[in-house]
Amino acid sequence: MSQEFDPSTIEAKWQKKWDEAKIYETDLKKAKNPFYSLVMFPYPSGDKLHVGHWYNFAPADSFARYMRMKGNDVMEPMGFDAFGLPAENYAIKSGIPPEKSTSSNVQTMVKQLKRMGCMYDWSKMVNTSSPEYYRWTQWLFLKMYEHKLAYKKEASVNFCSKCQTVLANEQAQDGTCERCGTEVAQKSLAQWFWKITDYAERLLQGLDDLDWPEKTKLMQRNWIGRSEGAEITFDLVGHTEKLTVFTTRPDTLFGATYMVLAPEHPLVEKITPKDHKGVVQAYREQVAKKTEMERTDLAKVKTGEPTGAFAVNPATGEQIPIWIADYVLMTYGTGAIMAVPAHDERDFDFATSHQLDVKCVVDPDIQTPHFSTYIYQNPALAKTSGQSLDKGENIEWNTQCRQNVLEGTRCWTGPGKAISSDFLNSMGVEEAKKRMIAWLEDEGRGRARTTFRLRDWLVSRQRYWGAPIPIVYDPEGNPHPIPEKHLPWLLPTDVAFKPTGKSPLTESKEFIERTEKIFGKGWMPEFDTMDTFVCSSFYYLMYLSSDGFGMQAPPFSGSKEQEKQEKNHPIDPHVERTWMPVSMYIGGPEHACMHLIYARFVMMALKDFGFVSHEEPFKKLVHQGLITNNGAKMSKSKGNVVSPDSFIERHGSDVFRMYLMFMGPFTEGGDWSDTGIKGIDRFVKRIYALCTDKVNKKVDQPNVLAALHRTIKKVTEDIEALKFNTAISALMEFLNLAEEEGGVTQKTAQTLTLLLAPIAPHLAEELWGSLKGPSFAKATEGKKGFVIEQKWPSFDPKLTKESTLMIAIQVNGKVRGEIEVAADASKDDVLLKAKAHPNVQKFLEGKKLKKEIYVKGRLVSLVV
RNA sequence: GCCGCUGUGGUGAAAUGGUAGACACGGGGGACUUAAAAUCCCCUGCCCCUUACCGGGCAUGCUGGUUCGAUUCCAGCCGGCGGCACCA
Repeated sequence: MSQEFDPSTIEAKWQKKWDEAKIYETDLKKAKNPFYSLVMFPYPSGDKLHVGHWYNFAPADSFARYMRMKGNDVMEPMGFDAFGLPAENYAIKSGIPPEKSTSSNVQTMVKQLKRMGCMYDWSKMVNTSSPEYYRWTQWLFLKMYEHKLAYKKEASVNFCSKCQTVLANEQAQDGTCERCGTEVAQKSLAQWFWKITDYAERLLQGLDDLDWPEKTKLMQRNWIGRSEGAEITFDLVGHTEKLTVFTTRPDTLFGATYMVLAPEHPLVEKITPKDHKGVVQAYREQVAKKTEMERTDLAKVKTGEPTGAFAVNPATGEQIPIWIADYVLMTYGTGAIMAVPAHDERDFDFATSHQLDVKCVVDPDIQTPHFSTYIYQNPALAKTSGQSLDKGENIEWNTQCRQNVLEGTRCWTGPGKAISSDFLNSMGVEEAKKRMIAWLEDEGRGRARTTFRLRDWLVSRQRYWGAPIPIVYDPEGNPHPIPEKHLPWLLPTDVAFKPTGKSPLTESKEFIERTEKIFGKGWMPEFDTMDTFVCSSFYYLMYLSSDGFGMQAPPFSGSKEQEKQEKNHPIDPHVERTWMPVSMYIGGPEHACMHLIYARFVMMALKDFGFVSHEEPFKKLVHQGLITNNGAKMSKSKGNVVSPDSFIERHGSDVFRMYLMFMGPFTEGGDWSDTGIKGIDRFVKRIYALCTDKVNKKVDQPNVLAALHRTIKKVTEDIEALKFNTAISALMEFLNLAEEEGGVTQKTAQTLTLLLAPIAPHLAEELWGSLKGPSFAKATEGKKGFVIEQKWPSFDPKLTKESTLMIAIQVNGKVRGEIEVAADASKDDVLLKAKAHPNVQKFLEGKKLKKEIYVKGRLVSLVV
């Protein structure tokens, strides 16, 4: 009877049987309790699957298996985010076309993924680089264009000279290229943008109802960066043009003592008088040469130059100088500010280093200690009471204020009342803001306005390996959308992969000939391709589109009209209503402000276009932890990528995935180490032995039965909370007990097998096969034979309780003894017994008992 | 600088107001074996008392607070990780 447990033959055997029985293929149209389990799809890299993938995918699969046993119709798809830079870079190096290397990587990874034994429904696999898929990426672009959410504009973009491509802000975050680390330069190009900013408010509001990690929601909120304030228009001295600024503190308008334009601001040219042109031009050139790094360095002294022009403060009527400085960004607000140095730290720094006026218009609250200190140490301010100070006093004042800053006290924020501000005087900040906005509106000099930090999504890429943008240009250069009947607008193949700084598609003769053939002589295609984040912004819908979408053509069905409809509508409305939003989405936190925001935007847009019924794509989101190696993120360049393959070969998929889950909490990750995998290996062998050789009991002892029910309870609760590590340790504890008892009943072994099914599917299937017995097999012939098709065991709360309990006894907070009592013993009995404990008596002797506490089933606490 | 998370044995960790260190790795000792591997049994936070038993003290980054009782709650500080970073 006793057999060697050999994972590789057992796992291969069941994978084959599962595959043949198609038990993991989901009929989307018949589902009653849909549960859509999704993991962020991988990039088909030449590095193949690494332990990080397993760490993400295996627990996701375990949870999905549990949900299926709980009676849900589970769909767990898998696919590939296949467009992107690495394949193209590899092509540049090796000359092997990206579609070749990608397809071979996909093949390898599919093989590896199948070896994991997850519930993937391979009939629904997608590959974003296949024409069947990118046809819809292009379709999405056309819909965006049709609804005026796609537009083209000349823009200064991040350009990496090494990769020869434009980068999104998110891909050039530290002023260096995300991929190669080269410093990012600025370059002006005509680019396609998607108007995600139109959805800023909805993207922000929608977060409130999502079951996502708070941390991720916070990151998105900050990324969207909503702020309320006002737009104020200033007249210019000697010019008809006006200067509009955005401020969150319109209440401080009386304290605006100068203005600042971003160096790139278009008005600079117009307003700078001749005698300042030289200096201004030199400054602008100097700024243009700076890298993003240098420009955003907070430690540096803020630089700037006066333009020589003046604006009129609409509140005071005073003429105030206009400066240019690179601490003002062209990309936020209006690219210009009114500077209120008394109440803004940055303006204060600038005013200090350029000897500009500081005028206090919010009286700091004297009740606040650090403000009062400041006030009394500055007789100059007390004396002038908010009046603009003359230069000599100003510097002294600034020095003192600077000192306050260094000591961590501030003089420009905090509660206070408006002073020296005419009609605002004595109002609080919030009241004064409202009053000032009302005044500006009455005067026609401004209005309330909300701005966002979120920028429009730059989707153009000057790369080869992406979905071509479905746009053609007439001989005059005007853009036209490519009619849907020409989709997929195929990516040409007659292209060499030498970076030239131009889009690689410009080299394709076929591409240009095709365009002229269809649209006419002199017509040119758009040579840019789309950002890969476009491909991944809707893939969760593509899994739901007609069976086999992506890898195979959609099946022919229904009337010609119907077929036409289906072809032009990627998502079956019924299926979408049933299956969206995704029930559980698992992936890394690094996508918080990229993929996870783009996908939400695209879903919202598709809803507005009428193609889907839901606004949010992912109802529940969980981030798995990061697995590092020697403390560093695994990457090919560091050469510290750990491959799971040798572990799978030696221990099998079950042991490896269980080991990853046992390492620690799923959301925390940790540093990779294989010490300890042995422990799981032993566990698997022991549980196999128990459930094959030691099913020798007729009845369960009460303590075993109680332990079993406690184990069911614990494993159920832990899996629901994604605490796989403690679920496994609960199973180990039960195993230890069962071995001590010398064996188990068939029923107990079956229950144990069911509990094991989500986390060690092959082992559980093998045990289930041997345990269910001949009569069971007959009853279930042809259906419900696999362990995954069984019902998840339930527990009896009455049975989880032991008949006797161990109660700890504390005297003054320290444990002095332990007694055994019946579970239903009364408080008085327990206290009496506790006080009689010899060691406890030692500590009670000669002392007065002040208080006695009994925590039921736990402990007795005596205070003397 | 701001925001968020985090700190427990030799190691991965458990316990989220109730006996700190479950479960596992590693280590030590023993059994089996010609031997090794595998397997099984015992011990394993630190210190003290004791021949042994029975005991006692200290311990969850640091300093305080709340509580009969704090790894858990509160305040301040220190270290690690992540995000944002001139957003007016």
